[in-house]
Amino acid sequence: MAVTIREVASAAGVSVSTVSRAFTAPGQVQPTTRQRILDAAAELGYSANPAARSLRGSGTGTLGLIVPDIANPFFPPIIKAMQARARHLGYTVLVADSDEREADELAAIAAVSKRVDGLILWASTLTENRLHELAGRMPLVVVNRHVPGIPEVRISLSAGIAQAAEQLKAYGHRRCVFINASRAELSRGKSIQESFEALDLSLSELGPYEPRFETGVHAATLVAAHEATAVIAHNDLVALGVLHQMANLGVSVPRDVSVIGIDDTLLASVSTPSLTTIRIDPEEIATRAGDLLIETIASTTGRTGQGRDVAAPFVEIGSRLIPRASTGPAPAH
Amino acid sequence: MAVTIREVASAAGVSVSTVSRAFTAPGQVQPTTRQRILDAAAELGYSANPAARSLRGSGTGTLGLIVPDIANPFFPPIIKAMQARARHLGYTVLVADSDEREADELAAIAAVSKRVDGLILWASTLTENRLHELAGRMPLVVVNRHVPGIPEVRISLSAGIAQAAEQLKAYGHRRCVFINASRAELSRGKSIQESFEALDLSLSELGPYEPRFETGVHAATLVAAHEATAVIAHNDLVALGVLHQMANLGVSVPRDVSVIGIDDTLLASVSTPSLTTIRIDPEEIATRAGDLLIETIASTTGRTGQGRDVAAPFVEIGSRLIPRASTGPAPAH
DNA sequence: ACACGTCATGGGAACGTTCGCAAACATCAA
DNA sequence: TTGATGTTTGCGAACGTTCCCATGACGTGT
Repeated sequence: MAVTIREVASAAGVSVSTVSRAFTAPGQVQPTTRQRILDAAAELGYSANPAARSLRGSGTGTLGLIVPDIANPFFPPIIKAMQARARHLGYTVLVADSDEREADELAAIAAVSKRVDGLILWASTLTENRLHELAGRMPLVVVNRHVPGIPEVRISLSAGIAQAAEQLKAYGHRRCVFINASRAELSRGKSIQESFEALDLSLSELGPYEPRFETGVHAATLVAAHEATAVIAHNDLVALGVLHQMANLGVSVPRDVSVIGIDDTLLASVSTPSLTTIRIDPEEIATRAGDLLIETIASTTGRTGQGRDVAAPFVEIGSRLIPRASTGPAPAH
Repeated sequence: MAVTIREVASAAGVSVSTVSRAFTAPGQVQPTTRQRILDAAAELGYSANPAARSLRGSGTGTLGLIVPDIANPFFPPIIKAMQARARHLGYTVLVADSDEREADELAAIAAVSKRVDGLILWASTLTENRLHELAGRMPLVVVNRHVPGIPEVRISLSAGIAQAAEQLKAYGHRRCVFINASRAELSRGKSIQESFEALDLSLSELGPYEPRFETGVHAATLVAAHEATAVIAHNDLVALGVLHQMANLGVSVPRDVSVIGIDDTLLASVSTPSLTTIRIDPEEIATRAGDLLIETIASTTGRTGQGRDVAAPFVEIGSRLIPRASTGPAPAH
């Protein structure tokens, strides 16, 4: 039904091999011949069948990306950016989500693993052993997870948090609250605690809760009890819950209380008041993670062994404060 | 490197064909033999290579979904739901976005078309001719677009809009404004106009603008000039812009003005005040569109001709009002 | 003029699977 | 017992591509 390489070959008056080379190794075929082939291909509407191509062993041309939750507004911009980057490099991206459950993550991996050349696992719930086993079978990059020997993209919030602490300090805040809603053992709290301590700001930690809007609603009622004038939330969604409840309580943001989110999702820019937040650039993370995976793929296909003994590469992604309308001077007490 | 069907065959002491059948046509192989094969496969960690499988002609087991913008919060829940549905039916979903530009849409289609058994095109920017041509080459379902002869999922806002009009009427509103921010010629406005007229509500249309937050901000300043007490926006994002600007202007929502969005994205449920909006169930639309595509695929592979003359199926998805805090009684004038 | 590398091209096996065909065997009615 | 029928299995071609190897054609240095 579809037009194959053979038809292009006979149309251009060359052999199948030459057509193949015209596409995959342009330098190896004479320019005039190549042009003739390209013309014939265009006329017939030919494009290579990826299934056949990958069967012969040259990879699938697809990257796998498994995120905790596609519907979490943090991820779509990252997915979008990675798609764009990948397309630019001749790859397609296959996305799936794990719902932060090991069983679902395994199912997702099973569904995509045979169709991709490599996998990016975001905040994987898998054990180290399983991850190592998987990394032995295919190129792997982990994000938001540290496993010795596996290439990694690390997101560092410290720069953004330091800027947030600085801003609050400059605005005269003394007592702050952090709403911890992280599921992972490695909470964002530690880094925050350090930054605030360094500036002599008192920080109480609430939680851990689930990372939901209602968490913010609930936590907002506790802020007054801590005599805090600033709140930093686990993410934008939780921060919006705080904003919501503050409005209900008649507490003005930012006049009475300042609120800071994390992630700079769409939510932050369209809330009322708009939300000061800590941004992690989705394009940067998509680009770096994608490139790292492609690199890993290249190095795996190159040598026979995967060189497990050499140090696995890692890249660190920074963050920065996006000041908006939810932070301001501390109220005079 | 990976374990193939041949190894499973020799491990189970049967031929390659029998292993193949054990997976694809369980009824055709004797239960005891089948069990032996399954055990061997499990032990060896075998799973079929999709590339080889699709090469022989039995489809790729993948569905393509092309949406205008992955980062638009309306789509992620739909994508997620479709993934879940597809996985349940043994399919994988490959998502790409068109950025609402024809060139990008064509690029996206080119990138995925060879990897999928069929395509769902959301709000396609392609001409009817191109769509027909594409539909001749592969199973196709369009959403939010009407093309005679092509299977279609239609989203009907009329039920939700009628409910919205009812609510506003009951609350005593008389003059309303609709913010049109649709790019397509077929705006949501016509349906709205009709519903409001039917209830004797005056409706002024603003725009058309771009569907952005700033559009809402801008349009909010025009509402007073129309002496309107209720605003219905093209989508939640625009409605949030209205909410934002109303707060800036010192206009209270819903005391002075009621605001209604469309789509029921995450934005609507977490705004302050929470946004009354018209919901289109993402799961329903994902399920119906996915099922329709699979049906189309099945009917195409079945007969040789695609039966273009028979009426293309279409399914209609309803909508309903989700009342929240942004609507309330009209102010006494 | 000769051997020799270089370059462009063609031939054909191989990738892992499915599927049409036929063989082997069992079952059953006449 | 025999032929017909049905069930289970095996054989081998085919899917569309890549890539190793072979084959000429063409300089180039001796």
